[in-house]
Amino acid sequence: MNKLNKRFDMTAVATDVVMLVVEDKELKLLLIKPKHPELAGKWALPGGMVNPDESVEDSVKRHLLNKAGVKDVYLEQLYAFGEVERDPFGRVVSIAYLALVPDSQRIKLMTTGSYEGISWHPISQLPELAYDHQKIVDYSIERLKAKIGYTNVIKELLPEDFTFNQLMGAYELILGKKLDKRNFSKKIIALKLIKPTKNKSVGGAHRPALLYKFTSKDLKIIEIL
Amino acid sequence: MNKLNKRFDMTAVATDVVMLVVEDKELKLLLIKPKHPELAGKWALPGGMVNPDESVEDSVKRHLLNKAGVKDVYLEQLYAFGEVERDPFGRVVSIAYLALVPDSQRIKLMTTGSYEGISWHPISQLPELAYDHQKIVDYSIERLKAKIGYTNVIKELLPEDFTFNQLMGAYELILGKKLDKRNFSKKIIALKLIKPTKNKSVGGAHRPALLYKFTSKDLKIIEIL
DNA sequence: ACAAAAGTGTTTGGAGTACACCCATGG
DNA sequence: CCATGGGTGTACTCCAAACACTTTTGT
Repeated sequence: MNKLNKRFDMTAVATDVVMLVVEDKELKLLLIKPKHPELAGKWALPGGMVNPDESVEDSVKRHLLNKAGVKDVYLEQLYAFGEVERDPFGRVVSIAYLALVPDSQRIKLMTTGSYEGISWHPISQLPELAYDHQKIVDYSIERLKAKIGYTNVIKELLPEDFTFNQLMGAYELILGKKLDKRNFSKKIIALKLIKPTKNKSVGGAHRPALLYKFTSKDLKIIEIL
Repeated sequence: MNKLNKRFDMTAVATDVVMLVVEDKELKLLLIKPKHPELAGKWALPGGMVNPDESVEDSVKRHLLNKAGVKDVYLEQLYAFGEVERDPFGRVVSIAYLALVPDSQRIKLMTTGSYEGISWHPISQLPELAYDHQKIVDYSIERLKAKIGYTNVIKELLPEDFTFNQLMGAYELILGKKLDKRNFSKKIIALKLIKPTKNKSVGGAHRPALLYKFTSKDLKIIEIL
């Protein structure tokens, strides 16, 4: 137990954020590298203490802005992790959030005083994580897997305009399995989830694809898969 | 802001529990009546502060034991409510839990020093609730509705042995709609969720029904509805 | 005998799944 | 002209939903 507990004799509240992006046909996670010697070699989720004068969600936003220069991303609370010994530096209950950013939106990675670095890591090959952060990441992937099956959240991981294959690719990455192109297209069209734009993709080495938009900007609950 | 904030200059962690039971063909919620004059006329969810030396879940169990004499009930974390002004007495983040108890299990309702009373209230006619507790209750019902559709949690609300109609009745209460007897039975039997015992119900004014047991004591994830 | 809940099958429509070929473009 | 990803339809199977009568018991 550290000075935090000694000083206050109560439980502190922090947040941890699992921030995901789809890039280069990989699902990637934002991690920071703490300077603290006890965590040498390990990476951690971005996050930090909740101030008394800010809501928990505002606290997440503040830390994301400070560490990654990000505003207006999709945020969803995952779970509160409340084991006594989960943080060796003190009694901290951590409220985990999931953040999704579209591939197009560039994040400004900022290395502040307390961190050696901050960078994106493919989910399939994560380094060793500090605290119970691996557990939090696993949990978040499970949640996301489930949620793309009954909502249109996936839109938060795609740019404004996208091709049909980008959409299906994002589903396949998250679910970790291949989908049938024709059946998937049938369902997405039947649900009127997306609508074609008048443009086509450019730069692809081959046949240009139609670009689509989502029909709704709001999160919708609809059975998809 | 109260002394809690002034003294610690940080955020406190508490829990609130939505404890449900099925009784008299009603879904009922356990509420306490606080003595504090500022909450006059309002009821509240049972719960309390998390001590630094106990996990959040252990804290829920402790408060349930103290206030309702309950042990070994189904507990599931719902959501952490973290708005700054949610509690007029101080900066408190509350982690809400759902608790399910089988109708047979008798709860010893204990009125301790800080409460005027504790009792069960049908969900369909709740009194005015303190804080953001109505929001928490609404959220918990939504969660339960979803969860009985893809798990066997419903067992936590039923006695060891139960009739087919008790089971279907519990589903109907939570979903708030009638189900088809034959289709429901077909599905439940196909899933091997329950097995018949050698006994029949007694005391009913009419034809006795077969009693069933759940085939598994563990929470199972299976598409049910 | 009658009132009340228990128990039990069939039909039909819609959704999910499996499956293969031609097209447009850049190099 | 060739390589690469883009785009499209049909047939079959299975599950969901609609639907009504007979049985057993207590009074």
